[in-house]
Amino acid sequence: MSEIILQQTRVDQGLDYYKKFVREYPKVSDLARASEDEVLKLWEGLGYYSRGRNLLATARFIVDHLDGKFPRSAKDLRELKGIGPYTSAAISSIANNEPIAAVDGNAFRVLSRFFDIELDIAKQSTRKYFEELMTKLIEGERPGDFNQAVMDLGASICTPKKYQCEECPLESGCLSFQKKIVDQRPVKIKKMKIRNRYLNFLILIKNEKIAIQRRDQGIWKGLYQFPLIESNHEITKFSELKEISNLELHSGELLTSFSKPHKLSHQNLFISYWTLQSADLTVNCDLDKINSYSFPKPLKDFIAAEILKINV
DNA sequence: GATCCGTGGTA
DNA sequence: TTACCAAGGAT
Repeated sequence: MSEIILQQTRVDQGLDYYKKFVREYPKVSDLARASEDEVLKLWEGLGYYSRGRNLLATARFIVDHLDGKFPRSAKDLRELKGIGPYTSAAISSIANNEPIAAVDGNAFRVLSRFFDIELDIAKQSTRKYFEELMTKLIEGERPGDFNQAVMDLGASICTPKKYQCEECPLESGCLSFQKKIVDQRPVKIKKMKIRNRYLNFLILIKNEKIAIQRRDQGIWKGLYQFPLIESNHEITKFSELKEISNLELHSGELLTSFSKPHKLSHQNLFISYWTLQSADLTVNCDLDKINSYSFPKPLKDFIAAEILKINV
């Protein structure tokens, strides 16, 4: 129960839930009889609710198909819903004295620092290396204590930030400490997360002139662009654009609209261009000077063709 | 292998 | 404000 609750969850956050669950369901058969609504109600606020559903499903499976007896080995535990490489090893080493390493986030951090391992722990393939390394380190008859000791060290002293090497019992043997690169371990290549943005540019035409504005922030700061309305989703209808904008677009007659996605390394742009006639906005740029301005590339690609269409 | 799932704490 | 992260697992 505790190993399931403590997946990706701190002890102080999960402790009360653990107490509730063992009080409500002292035996696996008690849990197996509970309804899913009941279990999820108890789980409420803890997050990762599939854990609660898998917990119940596994309790029922153990009662219905395993005669109420838990598997002993990590290999067999691994087959149960909600129990993966870490949890199976943790349970088996603690409850069954199986000499197998429970590699969690703490183990990655502690071992990568102690042995100065440069492997990227964000890669799934790295797990195997750490599992084999740490399993070799298990000696004696208390593999569960060894695993928990590594986790405790990582949770209390060898923490991600503000680690306290001077308090660490392993300081003298720690390669990262000797090299003064503790802050660089573990190596975790963070994948750039790509943001979606929805940009609606207004091409406002009035008396052979076109409205532009200058960006004052962001990656295009200082460059010129068409008046922009950014939305949190893709706008496909002009009426919707008028609704979400504070601008007085009602006086503008829609001539054409055009959409083109544009991929940057760090964001996907969904760009729509809306060409309006007789718009009631400040017009400050001669149409024939438009190419002399520094527009963002996604705009540049489009401007020439659009202007041609306007002139036609 | 990449992505999603949740809430709470921290720098 | 924001990113990062915490005793991971399923898809």
